[in-house]
Amino acid sequence: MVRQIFEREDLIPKLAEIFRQHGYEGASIGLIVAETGAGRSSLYHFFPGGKEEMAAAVLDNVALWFETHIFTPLDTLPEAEAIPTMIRAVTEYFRSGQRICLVGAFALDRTRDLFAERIAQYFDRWLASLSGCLRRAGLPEDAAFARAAQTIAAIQGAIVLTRATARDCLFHEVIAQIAAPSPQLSQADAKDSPS
Amino acid sequence: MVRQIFEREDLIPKLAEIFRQHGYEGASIGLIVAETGAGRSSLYHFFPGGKEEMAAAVLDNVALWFETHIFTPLDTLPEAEAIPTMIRAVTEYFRSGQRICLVGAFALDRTRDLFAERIAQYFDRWLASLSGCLRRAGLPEDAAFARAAQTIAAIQGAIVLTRATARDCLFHEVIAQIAAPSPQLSQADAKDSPS
DNA sequence: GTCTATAAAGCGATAGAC
DNA sequence: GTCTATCGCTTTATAGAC
Repeated sequence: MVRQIFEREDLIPKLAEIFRQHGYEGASIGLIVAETGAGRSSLYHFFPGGKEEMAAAVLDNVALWFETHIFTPLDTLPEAEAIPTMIRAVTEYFRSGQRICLVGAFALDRTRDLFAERIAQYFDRWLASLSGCLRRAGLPEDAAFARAAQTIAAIQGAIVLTRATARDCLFHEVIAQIAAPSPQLSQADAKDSPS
Repeated sequence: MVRQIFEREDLIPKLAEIFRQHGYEGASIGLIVAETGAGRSSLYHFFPGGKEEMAAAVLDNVALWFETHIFTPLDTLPEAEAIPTMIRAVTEYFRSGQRICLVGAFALDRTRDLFAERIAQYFDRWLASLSGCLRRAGLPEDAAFARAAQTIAAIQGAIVLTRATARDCLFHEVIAQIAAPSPQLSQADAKDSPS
């Protein structure tokens, strides 16, 4: 086994993928050693706090990625571009639902208690940026927040549905509908409910 | 510590709650012994296959509950009642998003591979019942399936969002919007897009 | 059907050499 | 910064008495 020399920053994406695939509890140090190719001592050298520090670093790294590629565009791009940009970015990032959202997954069991602030911060930031964007697009505040929640829930739920059924067409099915909100539904209405 | 005499069926709801709170990997036998109050040997007596058999039994029990309280009503109730009935049932069952969906949570990590058939079956059954109901309500087949996927994703995503932010108002916010589908959105359209 | 005791492996984390 | 070796504890699972 050839052992390389690592930098902390190079380890984080590998750690992220391991936590994504196995969950926090399922990602044992032994597994992490095997999958990263890094030695036990190297890992504890870079992350003296052990597994918890590794996961925290991963969550911070995820938050930074979303800040750059999702939240800031939502805050600054013209409304017409912002949401399609977000849809494209999350579709690629989550690999059409075959790659999970680590933050969402950590939220579901006791792991949440370890990283509660980071997890809440991630979703609150997303909700704020998206509803701000919808607000600028002309929706009243209540409706903007409601649709932001609906949209983020749709993305998270689409991941669950896709992973559960192993069919990523379901991801695209759900995502397609959030990209095309009420205006499109009026067409269905025109056909189905003439009243 | 007073030790009771258990029956297998009485253990299953307790096991379900433990798996929900800790995840499959996080739910150790020691924890299960402590939380159920059952002895180690009793557990292996009822579930010779160990933890995997416990989780399988829990998943079967969940599937049965949904069959009775969600899927069969969707298949048999008049369309106007079926979906509000489902909304009420899932809102109570998932405690407004503070209690997770075990099947959805298991789908997110490697645990999925252990129970892949049961997990896929649960969501496929839900999708089939709900889209059948929407079909009877007058939606064309494609639209019915798409809205079924959207609705189930919304429920799953609402749970993630609620657990992540510890605010169950988000659950109700998301659920309220699926309870009011195209017919109601046409009202919004009447206001917002006179074209 | 439940008890106590224990085997055998895996766990997170550390020590000390280089 | 990485190595090997190991500590102390927890894990799943089983054995045998009652």
